[in-house]
Amino acid sequence: MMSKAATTKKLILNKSLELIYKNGYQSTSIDEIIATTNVTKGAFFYHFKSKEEMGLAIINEIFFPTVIDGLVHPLEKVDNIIDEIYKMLHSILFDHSAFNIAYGCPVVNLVEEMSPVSESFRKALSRLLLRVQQALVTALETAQRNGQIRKDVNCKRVATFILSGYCGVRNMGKLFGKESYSNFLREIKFYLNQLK
Amino acid sequence: MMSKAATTKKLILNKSLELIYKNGYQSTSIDEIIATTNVTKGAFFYHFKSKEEMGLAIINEIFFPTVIDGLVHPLEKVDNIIDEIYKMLHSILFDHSAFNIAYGCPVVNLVEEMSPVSESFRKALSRLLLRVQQALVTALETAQRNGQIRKDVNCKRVATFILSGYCGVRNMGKLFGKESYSNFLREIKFYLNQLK
DNA sequence: TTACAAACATACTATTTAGTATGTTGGCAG
DNA sequence: CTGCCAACATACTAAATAGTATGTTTGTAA
Repeated sequence: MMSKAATTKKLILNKSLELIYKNGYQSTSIDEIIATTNVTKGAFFYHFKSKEEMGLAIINEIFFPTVIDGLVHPLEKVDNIIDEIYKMLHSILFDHSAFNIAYGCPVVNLVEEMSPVSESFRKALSRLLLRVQQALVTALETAQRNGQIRKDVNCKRVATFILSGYCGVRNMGKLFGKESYSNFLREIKFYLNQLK
Repeated sequence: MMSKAATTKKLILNKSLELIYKNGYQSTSIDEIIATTNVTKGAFFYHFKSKEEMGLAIINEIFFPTVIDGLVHPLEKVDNIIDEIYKMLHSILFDHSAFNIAYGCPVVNLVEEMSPVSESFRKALSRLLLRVQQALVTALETAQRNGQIRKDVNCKRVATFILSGYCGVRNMGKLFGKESYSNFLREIKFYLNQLK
């Protein structure tokens, strides 16, 4: 059972994330957050000493666990990595109901918006993305040792490439919708199969 | 020779773009723009009836010509498309001195930030990106007719994939710097060569 | 030259912003 | 029970914000 205070904090974080997902971090005001949560300003600033602290809490307390559970762990024990990466991309692009194509991916959005203007955000987000990249690299290297991937493949480069594609297609989707996603998926599948 | 008024307008647009590139559109205030340009508020609102109109003018009067001249036209008459696309990506990522890795690409940034929150921006930006995509598709199709690309390649999908990769690596670069760019370039080269 | 509109300048406003100061309440250790 | 502090609530502030109202200047057509 979660304490009342912890519940309030979670409520603030979740609603804030929702608003930030739709409007961006800098355009989401604390007044708007407290209005939609029915939490008072006093409560907000009791839990977070500043807006920035709240933003960083979203990264560390929501993004991190979600990404670790949803991407990093699933990549750890899998026998057919190539197929699994494709499936994961497909599933994250199409199946996740929390996502809205028009709004893209909350993590990617925050990288875009905040990493150039705040070193704290950049560091927190780069830790997160590094974690995902590392998980991909490790998985690919294992597959390489098992002979599922050619020996001359540079796993780190492949990981960067996959991540880039994912970030980018979230952007394209904002303009052109689902079609971007399926086009991307078809080509990444082709690319991934060439690694075998 | 440009009229004085046209010069002022250009000055506003160029400086605004600079500020938006660094801080984002919504976080760039008109007060900041007129401070750094030494243009008065009266002049600003004489040339643009609102901040949004100025933002759209950046897309239509700066992005469009730049992209048409720098990407669309170069793609029109070229004999080795695969190599040319790679060279263009390399050059746009590494050679262009107006770009700063930490800030990404101004067009991509604006897509990320504004297309979810403003239909006018979304439309203007989607026209722009569609133009680039179409140029890629046409070039690829020509190459396909000339036998430089396999017949079973879906040119539109490839174009989407390349664009996605570009958008995405601009994002990755914000976190990890140049290394993302070179990693991306190596893999896209591999991908492109598989189309032959 | 002079009229007059285009091109700018200045001063203002209503709202929104993050953050603060100063309260009040509710639960539970002693 | 009671004192005390975590957990909230309310009222405020100074700065920033997009935009407006009302000017003045400047080029140029007649």
